[in-house]
Amino acid sequence: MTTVRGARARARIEITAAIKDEARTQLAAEGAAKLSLRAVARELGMASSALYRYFPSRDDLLTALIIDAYDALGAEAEKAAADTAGLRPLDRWTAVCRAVRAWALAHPHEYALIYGSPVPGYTAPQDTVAPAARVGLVLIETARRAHGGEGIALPPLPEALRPEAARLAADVAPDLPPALAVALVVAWSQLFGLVSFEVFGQFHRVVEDRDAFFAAAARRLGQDVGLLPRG
Amino acid sequence: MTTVRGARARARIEITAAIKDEARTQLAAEGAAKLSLRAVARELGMASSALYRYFPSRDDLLTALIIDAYDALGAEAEKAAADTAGLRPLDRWTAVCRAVRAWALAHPHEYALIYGSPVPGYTAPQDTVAPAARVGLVLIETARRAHGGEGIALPPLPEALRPEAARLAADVAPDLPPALAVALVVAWSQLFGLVSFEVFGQFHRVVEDRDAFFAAAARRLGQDVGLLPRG
DNA sequence: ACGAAATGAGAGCGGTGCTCTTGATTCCGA
DNA sequence: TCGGAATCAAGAGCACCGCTCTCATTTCGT
Repeated sequence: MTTVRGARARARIEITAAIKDEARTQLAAEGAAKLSLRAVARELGMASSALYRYFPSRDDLLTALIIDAYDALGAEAEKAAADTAGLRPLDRWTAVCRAVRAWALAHPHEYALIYGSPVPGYTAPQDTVAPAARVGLVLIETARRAHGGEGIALPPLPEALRPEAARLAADVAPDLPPALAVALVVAWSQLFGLVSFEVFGQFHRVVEDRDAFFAAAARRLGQDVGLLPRG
Repeated sequence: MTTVRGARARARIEITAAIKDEARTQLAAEGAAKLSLRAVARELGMASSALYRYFPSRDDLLTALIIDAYDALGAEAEKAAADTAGLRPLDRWTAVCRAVRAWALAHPHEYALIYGSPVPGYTAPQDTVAPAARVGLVLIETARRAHGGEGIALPPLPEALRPEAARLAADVAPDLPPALAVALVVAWSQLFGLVSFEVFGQFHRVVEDRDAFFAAAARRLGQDVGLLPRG
């Protein structure tokens, strides 16, 4: 359906990619705040006004970068899950967590773009919701596999959370018990709490051996969603 | 020591406060990205150049707002702890967590300023580290009180984390067992993971009954640092 | 009372996002 | 094939930004 019709369409695709590449370079170098359309255009040897043929506004460019960042992080998580397909659930879980952390540390500004303050507008554009869900889906899948065999022991839900838990489970993973669905969402947010604190410098002069710290915390996270240390 | 010497010094204090107030207003309305020194000066009826007599740069103004935000949040946490002095440790813990979340939801842009992407520079100015630690200290204190009576049962630390745990405990709370110190730092980051996901919209169309969800998650967090449901 | 320091206002520099117009190029259907 | 329509690059320009410099005024300490 999106067949390239001619030289013009081909050029458009290439130029769009070149703009995003250059923008990503500037993002990695200076952060989202200092990303400037004029500087991108300058680096690409084109007039700044021409750039608006490809991205209607700076926010649209940033949104494209956000989607790419979500996709890149999601791909890393999926790759980690695939590479550890034969391992025990808890080891797969920690592998996925490690992959998320490694990507975040390698691309701090892109990470900040997606898990820091939402800079463009207050509500995320619709196009970002699907890519944003990829890491969460990997975590769910990892837990689902573990749950396939025998049931996982989780502490009972407090009374007040029962309706929300049922609704949440129906939405994100209908075949999972509500208590597990809740635990997964909690662990999901806590994983990014750990990563964000490290990337954003909150652990400065607090945690030194961050590899060991994260490994232990991620393992605990996995146990909190019912993954057992052995067997 | 910082006695007001005359009308001039008094005016300087008042104007500095007025600038910060107006800046905070714009921050709350539009976010840090759209905070403009010129707009602040315009609103205050002064020349934009005059504003530089009070804050050498935009980043310095933001830094002042960051410190104030840390202090405001820290005060809320301390107040919650003080107001629940007689309650059981786990209830105190959840009260502190609730206070943090409530402040964050009430001041999303200020929260983003301190726990979102670090916008001014890459490393936080020295003046921000003490205010930034206040919430953490409240959490530590809450756990310390609980620990006063009998020892808290915590799962043993993995071998690889022992040295870091010992160092960390010596740094943040010498009288606490290393396992508890680690658990506290983990819970600290996870608390802000929960709050950040809610404030930054990651729970959009995922978690609906966020009050109940957060209450349960915060309670679990307290249990993870060894606070018992009853007793 | 007077010199020094602090303060305010204005002009101006280089940068930004974005719009509008103009002219050239490419596409596509009659 | 050819001519209208769509697309595109470029330049000028607007309003805004952070920040600096200069210069007049005001306040302070001695």
